[in-house]
Amino acid sequence: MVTSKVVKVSFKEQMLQAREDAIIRAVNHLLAEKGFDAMTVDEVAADVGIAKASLYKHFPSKEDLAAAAMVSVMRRAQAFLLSLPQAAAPIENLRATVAWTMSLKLAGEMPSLPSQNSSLRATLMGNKDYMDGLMEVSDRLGAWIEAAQAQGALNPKLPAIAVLYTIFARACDPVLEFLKMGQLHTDDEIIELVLSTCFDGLSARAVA
Amino acid sequence: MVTSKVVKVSFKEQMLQAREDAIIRAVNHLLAEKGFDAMTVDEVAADVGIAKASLYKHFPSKEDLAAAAMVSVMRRAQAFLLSLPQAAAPIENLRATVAWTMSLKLAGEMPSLPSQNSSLRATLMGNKDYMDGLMEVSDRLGAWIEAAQAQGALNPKLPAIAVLYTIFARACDPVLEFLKMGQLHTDDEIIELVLSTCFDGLSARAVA
DNA sequence: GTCTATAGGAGGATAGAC
DNA sequence: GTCTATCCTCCTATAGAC
Repeated sequence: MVTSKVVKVSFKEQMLQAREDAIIRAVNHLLAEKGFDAMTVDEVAADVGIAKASLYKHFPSKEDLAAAAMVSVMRRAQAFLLSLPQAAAPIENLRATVAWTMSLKLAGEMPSLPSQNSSLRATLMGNKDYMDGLMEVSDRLGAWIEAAQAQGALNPKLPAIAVLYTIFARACDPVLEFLKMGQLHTDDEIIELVLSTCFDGLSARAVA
Repeated sequence: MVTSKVVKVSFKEQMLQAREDAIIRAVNHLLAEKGFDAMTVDEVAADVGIAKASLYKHFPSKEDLAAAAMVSVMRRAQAFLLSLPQAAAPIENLRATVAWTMSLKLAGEMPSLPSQNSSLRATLMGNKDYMDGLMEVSDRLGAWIEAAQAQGALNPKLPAIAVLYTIFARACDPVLEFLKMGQLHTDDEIIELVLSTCFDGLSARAVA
């Protein structure tokens, strides 16, 4: 009796979780494809295959849908950072992180949010899961940045925060989409190219 | 009689032109501040001080308003490019162009458009003035890029088109706004910083 | 060409039955 | 929690008088 009840509840919760995962996946793709403003809640509902009103039982607003997608991406980022060899050179882990970010974007799985929308900003900043994830990711990258600067691998004259912003900005770099549209390069080539301009710059470098 | 009529028409046209200039200025600021989606035609009309219906006598749609703003910016860019010393080193002119672009953005005069909006894209691509301006700017920058690569000032391994995109992308680089929000740097310092990461990269450079 | 007033429609959010 | 049906606000665009 007790066991049966426990199993039932667990099953229900699994179904609920699975549905919310499906919702977040759909939101993620739509945000990556069209951006927050162009994405409609009707589309999300249609993609998931449920009624719009049902969506609102899971998430109280469109902003919260986007926030859930961002939390999901942040979790994936945290998992990726943990998968990197902690003993490796910090600069290599930073490069790997940027490459991972860009591959996510090229795969159409990087949600793009307008940085100006205030109600969205408020929802994001009020979301503890998101803020916690953002902080942890920032701290980990920040540590690598400072270590790489101390080792002389990263330019020590740059403020660490500027480096961090520059790395984050690769997640919404329009150069990626433009190069992809041109169809002259594979995704891997595009990543290599932008990775090069990001870390080595546009100017020629003296031969090592 | 004839003279009087000519003068009258010219005056009328001047007033018309002045009003359209005022409209474009308002659109420019609003686009820079809030972006295309968040900008409403009512706001534009209120800023200019005319009725919304009057706006639509000048421009047939919201998309055309944005296009007019882009044409205006493109003209300013062309004028700036022409003002540069044609005899200077190409790489210096490219750096100056990037700096000018970023200063425009920091001054709140760089309209930001969503790259995904299809109806807006269609309007822009159907606007001859805009496309002509874009082509001329691209050609001029492209020539400098190839010259700089031939001189060994720019990394010759990078496709010129990728360099061009990277330069254009500074017009919508979120790193600028983030650094500005941080209030730790003046606008000039921010420009110097991002100029450095753009051309010299994040990695340390060998001492010259 | 300027205005007031309004059409027309998209889209976020909810009511209420089941 | 899921559905259908609907509300309601906001915004683009236009009608029609002057």
